[in-house]
Amino acid sequence: MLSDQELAQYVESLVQHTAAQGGTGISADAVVRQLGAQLGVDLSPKAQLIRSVLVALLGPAAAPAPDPTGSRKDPFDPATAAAAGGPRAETPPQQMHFSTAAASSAPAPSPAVPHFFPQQHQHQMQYFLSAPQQYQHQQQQQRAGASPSPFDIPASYRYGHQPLPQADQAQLQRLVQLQHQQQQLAAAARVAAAAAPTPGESPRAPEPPPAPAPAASKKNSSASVGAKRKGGPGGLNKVCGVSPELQAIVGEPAMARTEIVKQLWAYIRRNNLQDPNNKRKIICNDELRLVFETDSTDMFQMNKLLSKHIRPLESKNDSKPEAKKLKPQGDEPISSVETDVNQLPLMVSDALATFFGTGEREMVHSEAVKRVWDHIKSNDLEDPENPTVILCDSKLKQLFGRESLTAHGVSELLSDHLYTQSTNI
DNA sequence: CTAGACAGGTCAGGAAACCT
DNA sequence: AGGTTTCCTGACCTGTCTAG
Repeated sequence: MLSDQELAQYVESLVQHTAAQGGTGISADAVVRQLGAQLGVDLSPKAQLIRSVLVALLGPAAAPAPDPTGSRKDPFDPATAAAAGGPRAETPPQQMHFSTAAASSAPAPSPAVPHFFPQQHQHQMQYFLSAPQQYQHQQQQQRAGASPSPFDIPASYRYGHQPLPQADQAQLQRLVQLQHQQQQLAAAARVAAAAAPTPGESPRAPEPPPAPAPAASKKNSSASVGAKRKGGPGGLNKVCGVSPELQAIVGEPAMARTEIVKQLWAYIRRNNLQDPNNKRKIICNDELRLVFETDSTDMFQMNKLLSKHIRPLESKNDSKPEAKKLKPQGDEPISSVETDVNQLPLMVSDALATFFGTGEREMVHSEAVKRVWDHIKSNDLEDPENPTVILCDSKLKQLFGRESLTAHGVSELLSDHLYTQSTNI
């Protein structure tokens, strides 16, 4: 079963691939044949749709000057339509020939893959960038053997042991942008697919549920996008950034919220962290304690606590950033700001620097907490009678100036030893 | 009267226990 | 067996209000 939307995306990928290979043009007929062979289905009934997608991608379009950023919205710029040799209305759909110049003029985005991507996955990443839908399709086919994701980032970066180099940050951002562009292009193709309702003749290819063609009674514009919000890339399925503490548990730097919750529950079961008497209760181990900042929680509170460790990948600088959310009554601190601060490297006090003994003078708060816990753990400093109490050894005494502290207090006390540059001065 | 702007409501997935 | 409980974000839908 291949939906029109998926087909549109496959067509888009093929066009990009052709352009990337140096191809100068492509016909709807060729697309029907190539894609049909590739997918193992007869796409001739879909020729009309394919033509519409090609028109949307290359037809009344092409860029005047290649966008230095490699943005692929260029093909939609009407300025170069003529130059690109757009299709003529009289030509039979299948034989229409579309120049891929537009697609190639906006150079097929093959940005440098950040070096932290394992060598063996660089090719995969390039493949993904040039043909995301095909790549995803291939991945689904190979689902059985769970090979490591090409997006895996070495643990040293993931857990903040090592700051991500500036250049890589920029590249990572670029990758996110590219993915966003892919989505936009796919959305455009979707619109084209929806707008290709077969002028006179019946589409005769309504496979699954007989597409309610007479649904023209519907509203209009926005209604036509009635692809139903069902597991799309947005909303709950939006990939969000994961805090270093949570990464240690779920294992990925970016996941959909639903996936994070799933992985978290898997971790809880794996480590037998549910209270046997009340399975709703979660008993935190060291890693979980870093995330939830408590010794135990329940499954309902868990989601709330989790939200502190999940944040959008892209900054909301565009569109309608604060339109809705913004109700800063001034009373409560804005948590997003708070969590952002948690991600900033802070200045380390002399005492703390001495405690670490590594000479590091900058550190993310969470990393400092983690290291202190490592010390507590490795020196067995938890009170055997009450694990929530930490019995300070000489080093901890020197750092915190007390004989004991609560597990809760570690993070709080560390705050006294970490400060921003501005507060330092 | 129509079109646009805006606000508020709904729904989506995921977990496990408990109640009917 | 099925509904309810908790919590999150954002797309989408519906209803209301305002301006032209």
